[in-house]
Amino acid sequence: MVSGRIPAPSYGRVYEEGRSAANKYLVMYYRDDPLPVRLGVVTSKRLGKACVRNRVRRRVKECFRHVLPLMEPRGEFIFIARRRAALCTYQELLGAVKDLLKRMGLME
RNA sequence: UAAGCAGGCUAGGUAGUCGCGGGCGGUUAAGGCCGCCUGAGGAAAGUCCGGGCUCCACAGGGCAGGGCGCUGGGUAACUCCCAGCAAGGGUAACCUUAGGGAAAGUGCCACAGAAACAUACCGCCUUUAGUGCAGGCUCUUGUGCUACCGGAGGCAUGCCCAGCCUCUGGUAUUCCAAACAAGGGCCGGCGCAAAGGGUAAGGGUGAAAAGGUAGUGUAAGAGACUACCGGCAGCCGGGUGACCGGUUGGCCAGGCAAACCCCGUCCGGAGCAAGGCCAAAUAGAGGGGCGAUGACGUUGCCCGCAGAGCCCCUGGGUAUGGCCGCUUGAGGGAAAAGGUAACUUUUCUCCUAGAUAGAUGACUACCCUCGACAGAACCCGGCUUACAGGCCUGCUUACCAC
RNA sequence: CGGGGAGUGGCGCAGGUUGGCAGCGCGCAUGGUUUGGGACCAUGAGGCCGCAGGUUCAAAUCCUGUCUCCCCGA
Repeated sequence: MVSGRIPAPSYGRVYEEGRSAANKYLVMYYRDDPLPVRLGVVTSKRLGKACVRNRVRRRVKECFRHVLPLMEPRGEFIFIARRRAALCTYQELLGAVKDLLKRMGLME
């Protein structure tokens, strides 16, 4: 149940081997493997200052934590926040995460 | 009450649920699990200064370079803070100021203007010789007066003569005065152009023009002189001092040093990826260059110091290894004392993040003014910048009431 | 953490040293040339020199603060 983090060298592997989906708030990469769930959140400098980037990353992690019981707990997930994610509310962000997971077929 | 000035505080709250970092305790063979406590800011930001701390065979000298610049204090230190001085602004409370030196030197001051720091364009005055104009005085000559002899023209008409009128020539003729004309001399005046000298009042230009204003004075003028004001220097008095007040003297001095510079003063270098310990890997190998004639290092350079390794390339191993540094510190709060204050001293009391891809978010309920700027990364002191709203204190001005 | 550089017409740049005119090339507009287009020729528009404050008579230039971007080293 507890989601670990993805170590920095694995990011390139996820980008190359995983599948991706995107909407206007987030870009998601997913790589399937039998290991437990690991999560990475990318909040680039384009989003804003440190405070804004921290808030976006925490919200994405919270969203992921909420949807985790609804799906198969394995694989590596990377969420990249787009610029619009810095301005939206938590509810919009939660909808965006669910939308991406449904489109990837990982969640009902 | 309104407008304003100065300073300070705060940074949504309460309750519950889930989740995260750290510490402690319990439990488990271990992974882990459970409980309790604790968990971002006034700016954590920008990285602009100053320190602590760590390392550099030690920290020394000289040059270069850089910072600072009214005075006195505070501080570990500062470009910071406090108190004051001066200048400028504001009715005032109060605010702003990189505020040493321009008689050490160099440089710049566009355009305009005669001239931008030392001269003289116009102007004013004067001298010299010249020239022009009008005038005064004087001298000479002539005319003017009379007589005679002529000439020309007109009246004037066909011609001539006479007469008269006008103009004019010659001869003779005394004096004086007036008048007129011409010429010469002298005198002063006015003007013109030239040369020499005096002057810096005035004019115009400019951001800025030789202390300002008024008067005396003078050939014209001028601090040449006088009064007041401003600046400078000396002396006296006050103040630790910047400076202030008084008095005397003589007018010599444009601005820019956030232009070079001079003077005074300060600065060794690097930075927690500092630095130290441990572990793993066959972990070191090959080639080239420099080096006891001193490499590398110590500061950019030189001296001095120190001392045997150092640099580059090739192809590899391990790895985004672990631990310490890492949070108790120039620390916060209260009281007393000293000080105008910044601040200092003493006593009591409190412990309050230490992450390492980097911990704080979400939901529910209620309340209100509906919540800004924004996230620690070795640590402090400052500065600067960003910031919704709310609260408090003191003061100024205006109005009203007493 | 430390160091360096750049912001000037739409684009790329000079001018900054020694303060006084804001310029160059391409592009744009208009006219000419051509049957038409391109090229060429002529004319013109377009700038508060990133922002704010200061020094100075005067600031793109000097000083201070600030914002944005880029690069380098560990």
